[in-house]
Amino acid sequence: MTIKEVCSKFNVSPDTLRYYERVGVIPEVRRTSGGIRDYSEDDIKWVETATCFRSAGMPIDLLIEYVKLFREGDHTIPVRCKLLKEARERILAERKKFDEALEKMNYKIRVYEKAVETGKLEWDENNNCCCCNKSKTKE
Amino acid sequence: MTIKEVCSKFNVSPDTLRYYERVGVIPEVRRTSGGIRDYSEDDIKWVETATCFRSAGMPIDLLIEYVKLFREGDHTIPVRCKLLKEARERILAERKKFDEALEKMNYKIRVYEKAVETGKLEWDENNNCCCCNKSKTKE
DNA sequence: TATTGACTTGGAGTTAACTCTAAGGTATAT
DNA sequence: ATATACCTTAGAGTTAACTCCAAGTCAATA
Repeated sequence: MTIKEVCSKFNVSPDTLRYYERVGVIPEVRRTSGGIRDYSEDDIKWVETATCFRSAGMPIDLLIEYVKLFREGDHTIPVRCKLLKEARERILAERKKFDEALEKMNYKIRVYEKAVETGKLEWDENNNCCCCNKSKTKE
Repeated sequence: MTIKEVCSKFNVSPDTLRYYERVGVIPEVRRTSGGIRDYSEDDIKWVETATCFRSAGMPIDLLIEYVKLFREGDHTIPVRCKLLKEARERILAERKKFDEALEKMNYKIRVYEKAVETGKLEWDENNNCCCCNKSKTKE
């Protein structure tokens, strides 16, 4: 598979894929005799994992570390496992923050929608909000 | 409330708070006669919202836009509502990616843990994984 | 065979979001 | 009154993760 095909499959740029390979986010990709990248099944799976983990905010350092450990062989499995577990904890913590933000947003949207409907802004008594305290806008 | 207290309340640096104010992520903060920031209830709520939305990955531009609209008055409520709804969609999409990554991670961790236990690596038939195809490591 | 378009590398440039520095002002304890 | 710790601003510097560029190579087409 050419770099272009992999790019459109995972929606990343060729520069990004070459960068990932250069810094070690994915192992070296197979080449044609002419030196052009020809992604194997395995190469593609590495790209899939890398882009998936990246889009969940896993930093590049960790991915590089993971690939490094993988290349050292099966004796690094416990370390890899630990690395993944720590990454999982971080992502779970992140997701919690997302949920908090979503809750805040939902509340504001609900109040705003009602305001658009009824013409007046009404915040909950003990949940009034920085953007507009108790139906009275600042200034 | 002093900048320091606000910082420890929301776990951000003074530089960050001053930066937020400077670029308009939060409105101008009240000052003492000496020119030192003295955060009001409302100021603190803005900080809370800003840090909450930021930690869910909402970009600074949007927060600035939101504050700008807020300061223009109640007639911008429909626009603010639209802005928040779009932000919500983006965060929901992000969260979905998090969940995909978590699923991938959980699978790998499960296989690795079993490998540590039993001494051999076994990936699912049609779910084998770039890091180790079918219990055979590359290289 | 010549052109065209995509590929290669190494290295420089960009962007968002801070983070730090310098030079000085404020406030409280001795 | 002076030392100490914290505050102020304007502006420069940093970091992660790309993204772009120049100069050249490869591959398919006219």
